Amino acid sequence: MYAVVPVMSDEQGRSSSGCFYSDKQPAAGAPRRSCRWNPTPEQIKDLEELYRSGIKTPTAQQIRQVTARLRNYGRVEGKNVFYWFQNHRARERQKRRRELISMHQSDTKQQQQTLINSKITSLQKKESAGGTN
Amino acid sequence: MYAVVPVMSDEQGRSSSGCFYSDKQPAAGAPRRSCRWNPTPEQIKDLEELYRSGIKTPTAQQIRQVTARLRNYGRVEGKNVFYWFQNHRARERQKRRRELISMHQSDTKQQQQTLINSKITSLQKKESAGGTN
DNA sequence: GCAAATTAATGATTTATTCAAG
DNA sequence: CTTGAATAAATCATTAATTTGC
Repeated sequence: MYAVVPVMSDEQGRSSSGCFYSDKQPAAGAPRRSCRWNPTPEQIKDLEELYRSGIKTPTAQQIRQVTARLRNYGRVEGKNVFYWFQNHRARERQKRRRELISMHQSDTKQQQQTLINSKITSLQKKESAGGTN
Repeated sequence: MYAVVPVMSDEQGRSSSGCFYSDKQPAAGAPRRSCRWNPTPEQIKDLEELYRSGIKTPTAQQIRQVTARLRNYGRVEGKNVFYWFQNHRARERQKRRRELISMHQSDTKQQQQTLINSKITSLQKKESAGGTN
């Protein structure tokens, strides 16, 4: 329940929700109503990097900055960025939750991990000298 | 391709060239002199079918079951199955991502504005509205 | 046809993340 | 803030495909 209004209000009003020129939509007559934002690979890369570097729940100001930056790659609005972070957080959590569930439904993956680790440790015998790493 | 001789003492010296580990069976009859596991076509078929039918990240128990099942076709260990699913996931993702990139082929504009830390500063407005972390 | 040389696939390891429990 | 558990990403290393010269 975050207030998204200030994020979107500061933007230039151009193409607020119209689908005049979509990226790759086939303009074959039938105008698709649902023209939702589709991030380009560059935009995704940027967003993931920002997320990784610590921005998990961006403030309104950060959203404005990120949006401005992403616009170099293509059309994007503040609410897209806001929703992206929201969805990304949720999906990361889902992933973690799913792996917890699968952990409980059997004897824990740790067995497998242990098996692999034991292999590895038996391998490490030949641990080279002076492994500065 | 890689030198088998002691290639100088390279810093990292990834010298895990031999197959001293996992020498499962010398196999007097069949020339099983391979080091790493090589799935048979039947095993691959089974694995792909399982993957397609929804098993993406198998639990330890599932790995055991699948391994037992695949063993009807030839030698296989749990870690092989584990690695197979890991690699398959990763490489399916790669493929998917590559498709997306080639699909987009956006016209890589030059970046005029730089990083986010170029803080716009003028936008201080009332960003206190939401974004409580 | 056939191996040596080269390239493409892919199995196995290491490294960097993630969320959340302590 | 630190650590546990489990990847996914990146990388290494080996095997199969294939190319090439004979």
